[in-house]
This record gives sequence, C-alpha cells and structure tokens, in this order.
Amino acid sequence: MNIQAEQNQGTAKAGLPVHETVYRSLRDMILFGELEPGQPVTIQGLTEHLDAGMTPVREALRRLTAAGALEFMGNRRIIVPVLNRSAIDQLKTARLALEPELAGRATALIKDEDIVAMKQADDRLDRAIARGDVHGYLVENYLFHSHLNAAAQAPILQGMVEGLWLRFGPSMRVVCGVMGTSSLPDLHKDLINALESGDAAAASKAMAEDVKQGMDQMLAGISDSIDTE
Amino acid sequence: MNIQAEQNQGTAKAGLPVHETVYRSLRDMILFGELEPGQPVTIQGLTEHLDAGMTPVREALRRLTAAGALEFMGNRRIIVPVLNRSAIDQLKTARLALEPELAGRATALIKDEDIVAMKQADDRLDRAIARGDVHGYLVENYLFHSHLNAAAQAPILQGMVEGLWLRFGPSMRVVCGVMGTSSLPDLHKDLINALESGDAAAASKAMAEDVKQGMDQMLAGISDSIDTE
DNA sequence: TGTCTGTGAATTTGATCAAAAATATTCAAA
DNA sequence: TTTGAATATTTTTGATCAAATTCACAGACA
Repeated sequence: MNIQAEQNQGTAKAGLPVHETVYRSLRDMILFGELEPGQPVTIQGLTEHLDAGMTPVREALRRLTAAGALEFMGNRRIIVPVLNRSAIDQLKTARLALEPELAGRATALIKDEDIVAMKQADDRLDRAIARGDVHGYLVENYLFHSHLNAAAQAPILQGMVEGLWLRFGPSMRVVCGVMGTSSLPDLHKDLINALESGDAAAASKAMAEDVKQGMDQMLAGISDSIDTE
Repeated sequence: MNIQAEQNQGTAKAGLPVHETVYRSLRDMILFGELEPGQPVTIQGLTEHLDAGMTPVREALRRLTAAGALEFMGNRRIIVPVLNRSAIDQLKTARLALEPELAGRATALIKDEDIVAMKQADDRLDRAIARGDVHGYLVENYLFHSHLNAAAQAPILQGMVEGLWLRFGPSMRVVCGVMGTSSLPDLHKDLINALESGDAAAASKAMAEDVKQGMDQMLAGISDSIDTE
C-alpha cells in the first residue's frame, strides 16, 4: 500500500475520488457556517488545509463557483459571496417557488421512517438552539429540510434547492448570531403535522411560511450593512 | 514569446483564461444542439477537439456537470443527459416558477433598445423556422429569452434559468426535428406587446404560456421512447 | 460462468510559467 | 529631515501542462 492509499483511508470514505471528497468538505464548510462572507478562498490554502493536490481542489472550487456558492472575482480571486438585499430577495423568491412545491410533492410519497428521522432532527435542532449551538442548529436544520426535499423524488428540483442553500449558508451564521430564542411560531411542527395527515396543501403552506420566516430574518439581520452595489 | 502565449493568442478572445473559453465552447455546443442526448463526453476527446490542455477541459466539465448540463456516471464517465418524463416535468415546473417571474420583473426595467433587439431576434427566428434551420432556431430563441431575462436585473434567478436551458438544450434538437411549422399561437409576439404596453402581468402570462408550449412539445416528442428509470 | 489480463481513459501529482499583490526602494518636494 | 508618490523587486497565488498512477471495462481463457 502506498502513501496515497493510506491517506485516502484516513481522510475520506473509501473509493471516492479525491476531488469528490474535497468538494464535500468544502460544501459542508460553506453550508454550516465555517466560512465567513467576504472571506477569500485560495487554492493553495485549501491544498494545505485539506492535504490534497491542486487539481482536485481546483475542480471542487469550479463546481462551487458554478453553483454560486463561491464568487469568482475578475482578478482570478475567489471569495465567499456577500449577499446584499437584492440577492436575498432573489433567493427568497426562488425558495418560495421551489421548496413549497417539493413539500407538496413529498407529502404523498414520504415514508413513516422519514418522518421519524425528521422529528429526531427537529428535536436535536431545538436542543441546539436551547444551548446556543449555532453550528448544531445549522446542521440539524439542513438535515430536516434536505430529508423532506429528498422524499419528493424530484432530483432536479432538489438539486436546485441545494444550490440555493449553498448560496445563503455563509450568511446564516451571521444571522444566527442575533438569533434570540424568538417567539416565532414553530413551523417545523406544523409541517410534520401536515405530512402525517397527508395534507399536501398544508405542508406546502407550512414550508412557504418557514421559508418566509427564515429569509425575512436574514433580511433584517443584514439590513444595517451598507448596500453598495 | 513562448509557445503558451502563442497558443493563447490564436485560440481565444484576448485575455480570457483557457478554461473559460473551453467552458463557453462546450456550453454553446450543449445549448445549440451540437451534442446528442446519451452521447459520451470524454476529456481526451475534447482536448483534441478544442486543442486545449487537460486541466482546463476538466474544469469546464466540472462546471457543466455541477449545473446538470452533463451527467456524471458512477464509473467516471460523463454523458449528455437523456431526459425522461419526470425530468421534463421537473424542468417545466422550475421554468414556470422562474421565467414568468423574470418576465414580470423585466417589464418595468426593460429599455426600448432591448425590445428592438428582441424583435430582431424574433424575426431571425421566424426566418430560421421557415428555412428549416434548426441550429438557427435554437440560437435565436435563446437570444430572445436570454435578452429578456437579463433585463430583469436579477442575476441569481437569471443564472438558475440558464442552468435549466443547459439541461434541456440537447433534447431540443431532437424535438425540433419533428417541429413542423405548427399553427400554434405566436407567444413571442404577445410577449413583445405586453412589454411595450408595460403590462407586467400580461408579460408574465405570455411567458408562462410560451414555456408550457415548449415543454409540452418536448414531452410529446419524447413520450414514445421507453421510460427506463 | 467466472477469473484474469490488457487496454485505454480518468485521476492525480509535481513542475513550470504568468500574473497579481505585497513589500521595498528611490527620488523629489516641502 | 521628512514625507509621499512613483517605481522596482519580491512573494504569493493562479493557470497550464506533461508524466505517472489508478481505475474500469472488455475480451481471452480456464
């Protein structure tokens, strides 16, 4: 066994190409708030951090920039995007167009075990909030939603939604910093109820409300920064 | 001047990196029907075809696969996706969710010169149909729509829509093969009228109808092939 | 039918070149 | 002498290529 095989064993799931594991690491970093908006992302920095060659890192970065999760400046520098009001508005529009649709489709298809998994994620989410664990909140919230989205069996729409989450992932941490245990209605519970009673319209509605709540919170959290276009 | 600089001069627009020009070439090939659904796309084939190195080709391929324009099989092969009914249905849903929205937003923002450009594209489109020029039809149709989408000044939504077009681009040619000069209502003209009178709701409606018409035609053109999932 | 092996393509690395940013230097003017 | 702007130099980083490695498939053979 050579050095590389050993490395692969240590770092990642067996058999996956390096560029794939690098991609997933980076994606998780973006999704769960380990990168700040505006922060520069360098190829060579990542080759050291992730202990990978340059080519796999380049490919992962291209995938992420293609999805809008990272931004390619003119002078071949890559940064984590900073969202202005217009961007958040567009993301809200897109999420409202797609996620309620997915929730509606999922209602007829979802299995009991999926609902159980979603409940568990939601429990862990509540506990993360109670303990002020932002990272835990982000992870469980994503798990909750992505579980539902997967149940709709519409991979194209699902992929589009995942792209949207990648775009606002880094800005979530900023918003969650101010996330008091606000007394907003718990729409996840409504969603679960709708799924259990098989009411697609209600599930769709609950999802729309959840999206609105999240994105409006984000708009509020960002509105104070100057909006230089 | 060394060899590499010479190559750069000959091949591409000044100053653009090779991976960018490769990406654009490939994107246009996909968008305008030069690749068939199901066709395998090899890295080495492209390095020869486009006279580029391997790394730029790899990066362009990653971007396109990330957007869903190409499909990554488990065994490190890449093919042009073959759309089944479910995929077309999802694309229709997504287009109906986004493109009418963009048309509505564009109505208030669009300039006279943009409308002129759209009219010209539409004229060339009609002539392409009359002469049975499928490639010309695809190009002008894309130009017409992308001009409108750009006018909405919503780059995120615009990018999402472009991703959708990349997905069904290769399947357009197949459909257009059967495209008789059908006696369907000309929705582009309706759209132009709505834009000229500043009626956002009407523009949005016309766009929705145009999308429906296109995607239903696509469903019809594909329904005979067996739907192996 | 199942295993083995050869072939060709994808993956990955390391080296090299080019470009941009950061830093140092020079020189002139106050 | 000090300050500051313009310029030169160093350093960091990105882009590209060519070689070595790994992997998957297909055909040969038991």
